[in-house]
Amino acid sequence: MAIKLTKLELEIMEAVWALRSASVREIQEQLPERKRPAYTTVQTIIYRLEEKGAVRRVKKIGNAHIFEPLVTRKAAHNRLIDDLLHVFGGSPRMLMAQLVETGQLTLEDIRSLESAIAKLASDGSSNPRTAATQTNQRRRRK
Amino acid sequence: MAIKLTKLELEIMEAVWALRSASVREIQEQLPERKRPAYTTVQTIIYRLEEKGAVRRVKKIGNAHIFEPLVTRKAAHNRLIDDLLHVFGGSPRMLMAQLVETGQLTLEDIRSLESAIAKLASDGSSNPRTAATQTNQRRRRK
DNA sequence: ACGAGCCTACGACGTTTGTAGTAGATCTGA
DNA sequence: TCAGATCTACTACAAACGTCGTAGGCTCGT
Repeated sequence: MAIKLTKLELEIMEAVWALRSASVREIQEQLPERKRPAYTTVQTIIYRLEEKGAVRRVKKIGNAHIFEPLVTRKAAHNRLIDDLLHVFGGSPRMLMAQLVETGQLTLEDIRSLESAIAKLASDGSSNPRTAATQTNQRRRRK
Repeated sequence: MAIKLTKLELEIMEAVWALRSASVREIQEQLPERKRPAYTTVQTIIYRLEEKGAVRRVKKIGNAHIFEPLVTRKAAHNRLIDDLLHVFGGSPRMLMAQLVETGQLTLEDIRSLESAIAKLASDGSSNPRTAATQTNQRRRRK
């Protein structure tokens, strides 16, 4: 089912994931100050996240509630990916293709990914054939 | 820039892209009947898309306006991708990694993509090293 | 014990999205 | 020619989102 999170909710979840467990105040302060909403805004979102089942209150310290995530970052991200893939017909191929086309994904990226998988797949056993383990740093497009 | 489209707007745009040029009625009928909103709902969205600059009226047939897209499908999709990538820190690597992890992207996918790129790169006869900025023109879909 | 402060619980409000009804203009086939 | 079919241009409205303010309850240092 994977809860659907809005952009703001996601940003706040990022703070929660980073802190593992935190009060509204801590969460607010964790947010990049450029886009840091008022304390009560964060509070409201946390409440909504609670209703959605994305976080829960675990205890209380002083008079402040401490929240912690109920959904993992990975699960949330996966939901985003699935939504996007759905637009691309369910398969990641078109997505990949476009990433390549716009230069956001290079041949090097693909190769290193491939060898990483190959390595993972052969799981410890010997077979470093597709090895070309390059440590390439990516460049950003204009 | 790249206009931001909501889910419904995107679905309607898909119809417009498919038809190239169409009336509200045609657009509505192009939508998969499972999720086909009322005629006026489609009309409302088209109007909003018009305000956003995603479509425009090109002419009139009978008493019906004929609309056509102003933004390409690719551009719109790209906007979606960029938004997603942003969540993943701007780089497609984490995205890829997760696709692989969930089995949505297989080693085969990657290999075939790789060779496809390799072919494209050499095809252009330029240097076969990095495919970062190819302005490749491709055939329009029908 | 008390007051400055921090927290919570709510309520509020403007926007955006999804969804659609209605009135009246326009077209078209018989 | 004219009545029904079709369109457009509006209007409406609820739910979701983003954003806060406020009232009043708890805490903690002094």
